[in-house]
Amino acid sequence: MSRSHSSEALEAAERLCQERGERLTPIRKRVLELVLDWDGPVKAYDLLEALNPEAGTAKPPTVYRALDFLMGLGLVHKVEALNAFVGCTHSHDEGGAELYICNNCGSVRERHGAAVPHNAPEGFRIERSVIEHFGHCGNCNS
Amino acid sequence: MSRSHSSEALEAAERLCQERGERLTPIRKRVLELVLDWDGPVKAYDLLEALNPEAGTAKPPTVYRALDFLMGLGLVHKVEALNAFVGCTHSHDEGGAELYICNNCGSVRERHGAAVPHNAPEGFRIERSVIEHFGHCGNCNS
DNA sequence: TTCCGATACGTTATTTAGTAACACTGGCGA
DNA sequence: TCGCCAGTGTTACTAAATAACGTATCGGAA
Repeated sequence: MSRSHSSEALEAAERLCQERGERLTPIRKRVLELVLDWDGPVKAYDLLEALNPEAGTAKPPTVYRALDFLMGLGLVHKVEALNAFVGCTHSHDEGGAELYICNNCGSVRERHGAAVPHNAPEGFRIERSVIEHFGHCGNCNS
Repeated sequence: MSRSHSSEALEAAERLCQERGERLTPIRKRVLELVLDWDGPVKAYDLLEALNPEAGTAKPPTVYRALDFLMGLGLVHKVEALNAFVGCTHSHDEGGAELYICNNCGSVRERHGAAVPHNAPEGFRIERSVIEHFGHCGNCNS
């Protein structure tokens, strides 16, 4: 898993915030950095720990607020089935990503513009979709 | 939401257990009943509460063990994004259901044999998929 | 019969996740 | 300079899930 998408993605984040009149504060930036550099999905409390040697006194709300903010911008996605978070290096299309998570190495691939499911119940209007596929990635496969 | 799928589904469960040499013990049966009769997805700790006036001393492991067992048989699904559980009245195809959850009334519709996503990364072998759509159902729509 | 192993359940305790509520601060506009 | 407000600090709590170990029950083997 690469560790160097971080800087490009951070710049993209800066730009995005500017566009939207949002502030990428030091804490938010640091959390984004950590998530992007992390090896696979990261738990909130692991972020907290990683944050603490630096920030000293970070507590759960600190990290959850930052994550909420970043998710709002589509810079971070939550892996619901893991209670964990992944950075989004793609252009944030809004409208949920489709995640492919390797059970072996923990790598996460993200796809957008997922195939729209045509078997929704009659009249059901989809507002948000959670699509997470678990298995083995090409590298870990046999 | 109907309250009477329960009995048919329970019989189906009995049969399934027999087939597989599994035991649908009183606790497991009661939990399944509760999940099936519940109005929408149910939280583990709500089950616990519902169980306690009867069973007296049910504790988290009790209900989680029952839920694990029932999920193993495909009789119950977990809604990952809600940390909640729904009963499965359909024939259990194994291989994950696709859930349509109404944000308004809490109703859950389940579809099987979901369209296989064809945009998986090269070489990725899917073992388990979590597919949850949130929105408004036909009844709650406008 | 007694003993054994397996499966389910009871029980205690702990870890992990997430949020509510309120206080403080620093910048920015009126 | 006043007051607002977004962001953060802080305390405390609720919710979700599991670890570890003890107990009971039952069916089969000795």
